[in-house]
Parts: sequence; C-alpha cells; structure tokens
Amino acid sequence: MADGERVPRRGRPPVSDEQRGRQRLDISRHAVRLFAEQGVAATSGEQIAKAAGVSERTLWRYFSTKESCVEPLLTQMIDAFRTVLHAWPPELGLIEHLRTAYQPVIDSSSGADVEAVLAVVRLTHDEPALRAAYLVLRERAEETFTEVLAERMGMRPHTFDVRVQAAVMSAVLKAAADDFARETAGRGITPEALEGHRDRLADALGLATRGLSGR
Amino acid sequence: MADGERVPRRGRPPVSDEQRGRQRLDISRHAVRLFAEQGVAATSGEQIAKAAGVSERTLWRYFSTKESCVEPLLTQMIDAFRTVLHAWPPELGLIEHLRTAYQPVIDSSSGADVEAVLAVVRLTHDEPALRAAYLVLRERAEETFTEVLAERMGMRPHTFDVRVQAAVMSAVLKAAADDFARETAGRGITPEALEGHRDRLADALGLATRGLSGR
DNA sequence: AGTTTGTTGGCAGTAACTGTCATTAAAGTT
DNA sequence: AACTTTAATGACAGTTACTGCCAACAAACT
Repeated sequence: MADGERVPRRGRPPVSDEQRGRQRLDISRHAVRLFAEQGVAATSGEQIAKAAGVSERTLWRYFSTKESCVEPLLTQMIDAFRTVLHAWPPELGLIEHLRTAYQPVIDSSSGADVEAVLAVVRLTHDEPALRAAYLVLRERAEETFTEVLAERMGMRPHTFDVRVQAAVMSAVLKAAADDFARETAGRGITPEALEGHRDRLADALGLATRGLSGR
Repeated sequence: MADGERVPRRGRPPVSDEQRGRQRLDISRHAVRLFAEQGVAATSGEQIAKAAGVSERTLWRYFSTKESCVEPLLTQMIDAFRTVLHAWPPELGLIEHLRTAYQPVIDSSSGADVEAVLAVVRLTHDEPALRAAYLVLRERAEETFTEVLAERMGMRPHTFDVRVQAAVMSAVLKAAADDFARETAGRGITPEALEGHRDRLADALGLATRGLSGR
C-alpha cells in the first residue's frame, strides 16, 4: 500500500519541503518588514521580490497574493502553540499546562520574529486585505486545533462539538493576541506584558474549555 | 452639541441610505447568482455590472472588491439573527428563546435569498478569495454581537470576556451554517432540515453560552 | 432659466497576478 | 567529461481587478 520504494530518480530533484519552507520564511520576513515600514498598499510585489533577492515571477510562485507573504511568519507561532497543545497531558488542566509549557513558545522563535508577528497583527486593523489574509490563516490554524482536540476528546475531527471547541480556542487566542499586540504597541515586549499575556490566555482558555478536562 | 439643525440645503441631495442599501442588495443578488452559475473566478466585474444594469465604474463605487458583492445578502441574514438575539428576554434561557424566536428569521427574507446565502456558503469552500471575504464579514458580524452581549452581560463591549463570548457565538453560528449548507446541497431546503438546523443551533449556543444566563 | 450639489459613466492608467518559454541547476547515465 | 533528464528560475507578454479624472447628467433651490 505505502509505496516507500526508493526508486533511483533521474534529473534534478525537487527542492525539499524544508528548503522551500526556509525560502518562504525568508521572503516572509522581508515582506513583513516592508509592510510595517510603508504599509501594505504601498508595498509592491516587485519590492518584496527585490528585497528577498528573487525574481517577481518566483515570488508569485511561492505566494499566491502579496498579503499571504505574512503566512510563514504567523504559521511559525501557531505551530508552536499547537505543539504545546499537543503535549497537553491528559490528567492536567489546560490552565496549569499552559502556564508551564507556553513559556518556550516565545523563546523558541527569535525575538525579532515575535515583534514582526505583532506588527502584522497591528497592521491587520488598518489594512483590510491583510485582515482578510489573517483571518484565512487563523481558520486554517483552527483546523489543526480540531485534529488535536478530536484526539483528546476521543471524537472524530469533523464532529460538531469538536469543531465548535476548536473555534472557541481559536477565538480566545485571537482576542488575546490582539490585546497583546495593542499593549506592546509603543514600547517593545516587556517580560511583564509577556507574563500577563500568558496568564490571561491560560485563564480564558481554561474557562472557555472547562467542559473538556477535569470538569 | 448635536447639530440637529435642518439647514436648507442646496443642490441635489445625496441618495438615502435605504436606497443605497436597496441598490447594493440588488447588485448582490445578481452577483451571487453569477457566482453560483459559473464560479467566482470566471465572473468578471463587467458581467456583474451589466447584469445589475449599472456601469462597471459605479459597481466599484458600491463595492471595493468583486467578492464583497456578496455582503448585502449575507448581512441580511446576520442582521435577522442579531435582531432575534436583541429580543432575548433576560429571564429566558437562550435555547428556549431561539427555539421560539428563530423561526421568523427564515420567513422574513424570501426563500430565494436564503438559498442564495447557502450557495455562497458552499462556494466559500472552493474559492479562496470568497472565503476571505466571508470571514471578514463574519468578523464584522461578531462585533455587533459584542454590543448586544455587552448590554446583556452588563459589561462594556471591549471587555475581554464579552469579546470571547461573542466569538464563541459567532463560531457556533458559522459551524451550524456550514453544516446546514452541506445538508441542503443537492435537495433544496426541506422543513425537516430547517428544523434540525434550528435545534442544533439552539442546543450548541445554549451549551456554549451556559455561563451567561441561569447558569 | 440658472446655480449648486451629488451621482453616474467613460476612458486611461496602475498593479497584481498568470501563461509561456528559454535558460540554468542538479542530479544520473554512458 | 559529455549527455540526458527533470526541476527551478527568470524574462516577457497578457489579462483583469480596480483607481483617478473629468465630462455629462440629475435633482434640488433661487
């Protein structure tokens, strides 16, 4: 069934997914920097391509719209959270787990990336097209939450309850991220703001999902 | 402070908001029909404009993107729900209220509009650009829920808890709408499907917001 | 009729993409 | 090393969603 054969291929091999991912992430960083500096509308695909050192044509091969250039950076964060969620031990409450495990989420990625992500979140409030891309991204993230939650709840992912629960989690994350981005607007990311964010997130998630564990 | 003066104006008066709304709704119906018939990507702004009997230039004055042409139709539904939500008596549980009051939501608008809305919901699963517009719309709807909920909860709209609660409500609505659209895909809207939809919506909303009333 | 204010339509222009194809890169084969 | 094969890239033309601009028209009041 699974065709794991290592047939000797001919010709140039396709780039690995990791390499492609790195390339996309690199472009993403340049794009977000430009977006933050001069706004999304004022930034052209040509500029992004030039900054990233690729032709405009390949830029469009990597990203379908210029707004979606922010995707890799944001996905990085979401993946980190999903990893934490996946490591949630069955016997522990979500609140306690997040308080202890959510710390590395911030450390693992470089501080600059976190700042960039927050910058994007702020930008989405003014640039409609970016807001749309942002919401699409969050929805895709929600689907991955669904899988994790389904496993934990012992249900199949497409179940109504599971989907709603994932949506709740996603909504809490979004609200918390919005607040965090707003608080850290002028000043940078202070450890206190970070702690406050984590606590509020843990509280709200624990509250919203209190039907899940322990109960 | 409030300048309620009825200063005698000169020149042609601006079109009333109601008239503008009607115009937008009319265009919306044509656009959705075309989208459903031939897909969003294959439908051009020129086609929509011609179908609605306006120039392409005015079409772009009424809608910023061709995807946002679906807005008035969808907003109609959301407004109906918000009205029901607003009429929610303090002493009643949300489940009971919805079971009795959600009926008119469907009746008030013409059946064709409801079908059109469901068609849009189905389309959003295949057409990314439409999905983005759809999510933006739902988020805007969420904000109006926030206001209603804030009033009921005796809190200010921007409070974290209120926002999360509104997001939960919005998420449930979305999941229910998705299911309803999928069920009514081949066949039309049967009374049974409608009833099932209303009941599931009431149940899930009652469950998800059980922290709100009565406990 | 004339003036004022607002809406509409036409037309040119911009920029975000897409299709196509020649060129280059990285592998294996002889 | 030359040759073949497969895949990525870049250059260029083309399409289309939208924007700016201005002339034409519509609806009010004088």
